[in-house]
Amino acid sequence: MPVAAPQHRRLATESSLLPESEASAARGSMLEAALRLIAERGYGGTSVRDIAAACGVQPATLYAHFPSKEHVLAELCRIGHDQFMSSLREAVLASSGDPRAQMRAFVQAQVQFHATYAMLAVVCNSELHMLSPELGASSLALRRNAEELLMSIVRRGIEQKAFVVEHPWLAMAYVGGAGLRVANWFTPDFELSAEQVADIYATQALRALGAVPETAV
Amino acid sequence: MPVAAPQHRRLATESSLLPESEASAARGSMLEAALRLIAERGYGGTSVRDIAAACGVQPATLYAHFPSKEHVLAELCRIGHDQFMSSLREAVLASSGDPRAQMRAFVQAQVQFHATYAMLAVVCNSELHMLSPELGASSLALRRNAEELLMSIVRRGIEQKAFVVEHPWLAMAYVGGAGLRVANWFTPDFELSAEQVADIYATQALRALGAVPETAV
Amino acid sequence: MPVAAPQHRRLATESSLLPESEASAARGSMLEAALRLIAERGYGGTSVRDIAAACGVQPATLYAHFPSKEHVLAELCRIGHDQFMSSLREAVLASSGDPRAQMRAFVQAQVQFHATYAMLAVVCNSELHMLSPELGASSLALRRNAEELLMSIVRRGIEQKAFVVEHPWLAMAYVGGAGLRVANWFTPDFELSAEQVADIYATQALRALGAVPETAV
Amino acid sequence: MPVAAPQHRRLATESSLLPESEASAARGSMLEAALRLIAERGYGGTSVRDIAAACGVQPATLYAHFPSKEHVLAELCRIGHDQFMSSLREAVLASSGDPRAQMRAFVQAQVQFHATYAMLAVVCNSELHMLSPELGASSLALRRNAEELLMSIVRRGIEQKAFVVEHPWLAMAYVGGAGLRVANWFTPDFELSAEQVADIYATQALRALGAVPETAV
DNA sequence: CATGAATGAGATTTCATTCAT
DNA sequence: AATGAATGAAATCTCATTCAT
Repeated sequence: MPVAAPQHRRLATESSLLPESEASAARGSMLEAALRLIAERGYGGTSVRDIAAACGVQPATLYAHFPSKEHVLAELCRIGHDQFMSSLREAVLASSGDPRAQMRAFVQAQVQFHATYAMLAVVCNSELHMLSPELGASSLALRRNAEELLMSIVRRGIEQKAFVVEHPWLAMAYVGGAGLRVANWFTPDFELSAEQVADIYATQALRALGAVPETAV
Repeated sequence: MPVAAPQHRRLATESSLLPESEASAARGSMLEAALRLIAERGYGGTSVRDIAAACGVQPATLYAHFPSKEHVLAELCRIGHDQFMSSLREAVLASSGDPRAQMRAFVQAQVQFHATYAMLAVVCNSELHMLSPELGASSLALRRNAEELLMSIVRRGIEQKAFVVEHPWLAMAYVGGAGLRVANWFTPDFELSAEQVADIYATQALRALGAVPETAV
Repeated sequence: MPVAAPQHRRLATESSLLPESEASAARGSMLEAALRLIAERGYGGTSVRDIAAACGVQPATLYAHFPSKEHVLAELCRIGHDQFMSSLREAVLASSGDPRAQMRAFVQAQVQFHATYAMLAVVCNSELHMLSPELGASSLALRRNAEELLMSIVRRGIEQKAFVVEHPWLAMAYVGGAGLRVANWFTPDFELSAEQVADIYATQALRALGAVPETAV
Repeated sequence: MPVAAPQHRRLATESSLLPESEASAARGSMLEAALRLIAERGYGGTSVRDIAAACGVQPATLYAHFPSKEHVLAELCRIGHDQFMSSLREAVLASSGDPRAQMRAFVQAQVQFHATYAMLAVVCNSELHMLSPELGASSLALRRNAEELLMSIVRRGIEQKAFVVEHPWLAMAYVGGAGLRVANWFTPDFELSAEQVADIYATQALRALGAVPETAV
């Protein structure tokens, strides 16, 4: 059995991977340090001093790159949600028009993101609500977007009799919720790769939705 | 469709329900105030002054009832995990020996708990890791216990060919993770009752596990 | 010649007298320390640390008595303007209805206040504008009140042909402005007492207003 | 009646006029920005960043033109006092030897300066004491000079029986103090011009000094 | 049981200034 | 002449906690 049993930490990975690094080196290293610390200790439990110390600079130096501590978190959330959405978009667009295929693509993309960028995903999922409405708005909008996309796939699947569910919204919440948690336990050391986990999760999701698996999905 | 779309708050309910009130009135009101505030703003975002103010007492008064702020959170976690475990135990014990029935009982109990005590569940799920190892140990043990119970049911189901899954641990993680998220969106105002949601979630879980539904579960 | 020549300090006195001390001892000593420091170095040049150190307490202790540094200044301004206004009111009410007598009473009261509470007057005159509109509003209202009182006396004096001035508002500004400056140079060590200075200033004011001095004022 | 009632701002004008511009354009615009900001918010309330931002440059750029923030204020004070002194000198020299004429000339020059360069005058009057003794010394010397000049005129007037005052120094303080305040309320929009105000103030000053007005002054 | 006052540590943020470029 | 990045010090204020009453 993998080492994913409940632990004191709220995530298992040590990898503070960040996508797209168009930013300056200093900015990037600050974001990475903040990511690691906030993922581990939470936004409130991470001080500007901690982040600065992890970068080897003075606290004041952070303020040359970010207007406030809150903006650092906001930037992490923005990066995370951007990456998540573009993964989803790409995956769903690349799939056929069949709701089963779309659902498989969605879940695979979701799980792969939450496994690959586990630390970032934990921060996005657990700390977004710490942002003021203004700073959190754009990330929240993307998140709502993703949910609506999933909901649409569920609804189309029901209409086309591909899915048999009791309550469409609950079906969506079920599938979405299960994928979210992957970030909390996945590690690069896990016995399966992110793709393998994503595959299995997609299969489980389709089954949960009452999809007939053998019809060429 | 319910208003459970992603919001700025990290939970939807307003009900700060707490089980078992063997405690004094003062202690109880402090725990309830702390529960509400910590659920909303997080442990780090909630100050002793906030909690005291919400009870209409001075900060110093809290220390007549709890040795420290951390002990308040620990007590909330203890209460939550106790209630969760006793619900699970009762449900599984009351069910037949069939893994499908046990799984249904488990998921129903899990979902009912996360819906009924949504605020408490959010605190238990999101803030447990803020406790020092000593104070968090007992709650963590209960949590591990619950996971092992679920894992056993999955394993027995596989052995008895009741479930057909690709990877037992991932199956357990899938079912467990989906139920956990209920706390973040359930409200007493939701169009379905906690029982109804629990029923549907159980059905979805069994499907995800590849259980043959027609064998009277 | 007195030691009132321009100095580096912006006021000459060392006496940090404060009227009415209905407050607690701790609060009073904090106000007095703040008065002395703010008078000397200005609001911006005085830190909370400075004030706390002058009282022999920790900076945090100040916040048990005042919500913010700004509130300390606001309280000083309130005390000063209250005392000023009640002095003016009492003096003018005690005088006869003759505008000359009223003017003499006004100027005497104004000068006596600015001499007796020189430090407080300097703070009220020089730092009131550092307050946010909300916190400064009440003091500003009293100040406007005093100005309107002086203006009324000038106007009545003109109507009754007691004063002969070129421009009523400029006459008011002249008399009021001259009295204000007393706070910047008066010391208890000055060769004349506050009453004597007040008397002479009143005489000079009446002359500036073109009042015929010999008509029983 | 003019809108010169006590306001939240400590000066009424918006005109940040500066005399003599032998300096470079960059230097001049920095001085003007500093003048406006320091007049409004005080020296302590104005940061180097504020001044730089108001000029559209980086803070570091200021240090190519001034050795320190304090030197900026010192330069403003120097400019102000220079202009003030040369106005006074010119005015008094141009007047006849009669103390009344000299007094009228002095007050007119003083008031005209405080009206025309109101913003600069407020800074000179209110912020000079923020300078270190070394940097403030020259301005302070000029200020003392002006006071001694006024004192001399008063004394000569008394000796020549042109003025009848109770106390020479108080007479000087009275006249000087009244003129000083003009900077706090004068605006180019005022219903009278600076010259007109200066005329009226001179008349009021002479009356305050007990000067016999009919002897052709 | 409750409190008002105090505290030492530490929070976020701003400051004037420097320096290599 | 101007800048972007950095800094050490210090700003205001909040923190959890203690203690005599």
